[in-house]
Amino acid sequence: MAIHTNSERCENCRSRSFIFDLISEQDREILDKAKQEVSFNAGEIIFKQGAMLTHVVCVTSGLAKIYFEGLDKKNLLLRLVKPSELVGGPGMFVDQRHHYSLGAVEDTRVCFIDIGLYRELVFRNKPLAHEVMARESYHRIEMYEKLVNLTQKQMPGRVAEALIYLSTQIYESAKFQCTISRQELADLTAMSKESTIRILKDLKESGLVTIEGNIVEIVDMKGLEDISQRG
Amino acid sequence: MAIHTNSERCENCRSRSFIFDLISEQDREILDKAKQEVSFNAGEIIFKQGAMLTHVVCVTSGLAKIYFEGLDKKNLLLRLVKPSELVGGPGMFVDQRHHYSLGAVEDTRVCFIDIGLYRELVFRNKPLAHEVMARESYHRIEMYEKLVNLTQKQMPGRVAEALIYLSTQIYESAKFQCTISRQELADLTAMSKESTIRILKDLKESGLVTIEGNIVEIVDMKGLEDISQRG
DNA sequence: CGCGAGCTTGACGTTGTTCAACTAGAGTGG
DNA sequence: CCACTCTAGTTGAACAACGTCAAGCTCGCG
Repeated sequence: MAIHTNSERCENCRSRSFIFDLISEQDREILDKAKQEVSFNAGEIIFKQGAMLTHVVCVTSGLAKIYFEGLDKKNLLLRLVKPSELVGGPGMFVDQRHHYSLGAVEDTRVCFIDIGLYRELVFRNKPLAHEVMARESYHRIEMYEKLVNLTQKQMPGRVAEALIYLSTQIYESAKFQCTISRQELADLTAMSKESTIRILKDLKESGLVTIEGNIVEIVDMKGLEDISQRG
Repeated sequence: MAIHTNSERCENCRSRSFIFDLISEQDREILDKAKQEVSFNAGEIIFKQGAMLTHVVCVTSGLAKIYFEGLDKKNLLLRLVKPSELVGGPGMFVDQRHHYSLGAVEDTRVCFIDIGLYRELVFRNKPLAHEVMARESYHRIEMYEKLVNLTQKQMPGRVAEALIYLSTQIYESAKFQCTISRQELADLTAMSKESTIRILKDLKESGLVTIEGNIVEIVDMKGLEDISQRG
C-alpha cells in the first residue's frame, strides 16, 4: 500500500537527508519539487532486486532492510536503513538495475528521487560528491568485515555481533524493541532460524542478555564483545 | 625486494591504466612524472591492511591478490588483480588507511601514484570520475555475489565458482597454469586447504576438470556452472 | 642425499542444518 | 464468545557438512 504525498518541504523535514545540506540553494529548490514521498507497510517491498533503477530512495521514517536474494529463496540481510539514510544501489553507474532489494521492516516512509536528477546533483555539487564517496566507501569497509564475520566466525560470534550492531547502530540503546523478526536476524547472520533461536537462548542463559519476546537488553556488553571477537 | 625504476613513460606502457586515457594532456604529463614503478617478488606484500594509505597502486605485470586478514591469521581472498588494473582502497575517502592487504601472487610490478594526486585527477577529470565510480560499483556488486556464494553455497559450488572465476576472469583460458596455491584457493572460497583439495579431487573424478599439479583444464564448463549454481 | 614447503589422504569430532512436532498469540467468522 | 486458522517462535533428534589433526607424500633445491 503506497500513499503518495508531497506536501512537506524537505527543508522542514525532521529526518531530511544529508544531501540537502550539501547542495546549492537552487538545487534544493529543484530537489524539493521533484521528490515523491511514499508510505510502505511493514513487510512490503520498496524496490526489488533485478528491477530497473529509476530512483534513489531516502528513508524518512520507520526502518528498512537491504537484502540480497540468493539461492533457494534464501535472503541475506546486508544492512538495515534508518531514517535520513539514503539508499542508492551500485547499479547506478553500471547497468541501471537494482542489485539488492529494499524492504520495509517497520511501517516506513521514503522519498523517491529521480536517478537522473540525483546524478546531476552529485556531479554538480562537489561537497555532495565527496560525501557520497565517503559513505559508499564506509559501507564497503563494513561489507569486508561482514564477509569475515560470516565466513570465519561461528554462530555465537555472529549472533553477538548482530546484537551489538542492532544495539549501537540501529536502535541506539542497550535495551531495545527488536522490530526485526527471528528470521530476519537469521538472514542477517547467515544462519537458520532455528540455530539463531538456540544461540539467543544460550546468550540469555549465560546472563549476557535478557530477552522477553522482542524486547532485548544487553546486560554484559563486554562479554558480548568478547564472544563476537573470539568468533 | 623492491627495485625502483621510473624510466618508462606511461604512454608507452603496454599495460597502462585506463586512467591515462581519461585525463587531460596536462595531467598525463604530471602523472607520468609522479608515478613510481616497483617490482615485487611472488609472496611479498605490496601494502598491508591497517597501514596508512598514501598511494594507489596500478599493477603493470604479474598477478596480485587483495585479501582481508581476519581471525586467527586466517585470510579471506577478496579478488585477484591483473595488469592494468588499479587498486585504490575504500579507506581513501574515510580514514586514509588500507582496509585490506595487497600481495604479489606472481612476480609483480606495480606503479605507485600519490593519493593526493590521484584524488585531484579524479575530481579534475569527469570521465575519470565516472569510470572510477563505475568500477567501484562493479566490485561492490561482485562482493554481494561473493557473500552469497560463501554463505549459501556449499563447498563444491564454491570451488566450481572459483575455478570459473579463475578461468574466465583471470587466466582467460579453459586451460591455465594455476599460479595461486591451494591455500590461496582455500582463502578464496573460505574453506580449509584440505577441503579444497578434496573437492578438487571430486571434480576431477567426475570428469569436469583435469588437474596435473598446477595445470588446470576445465573440460565441462556447463557441468561446472551447474554445480556452481546449484550450490 | 637430505631437507623443507606445499600438497594429499584418512580418521575423527564438531558445528550447524533439516525435519517434524509443538506452543502461543492475533485475527476472523459464525 | 468460542472455535478456526495463520503466522512466528520454540524445542528436540537425526543427520550432513566441514574443519582439525596427524601422517605421509612429492618435488625442487642446496
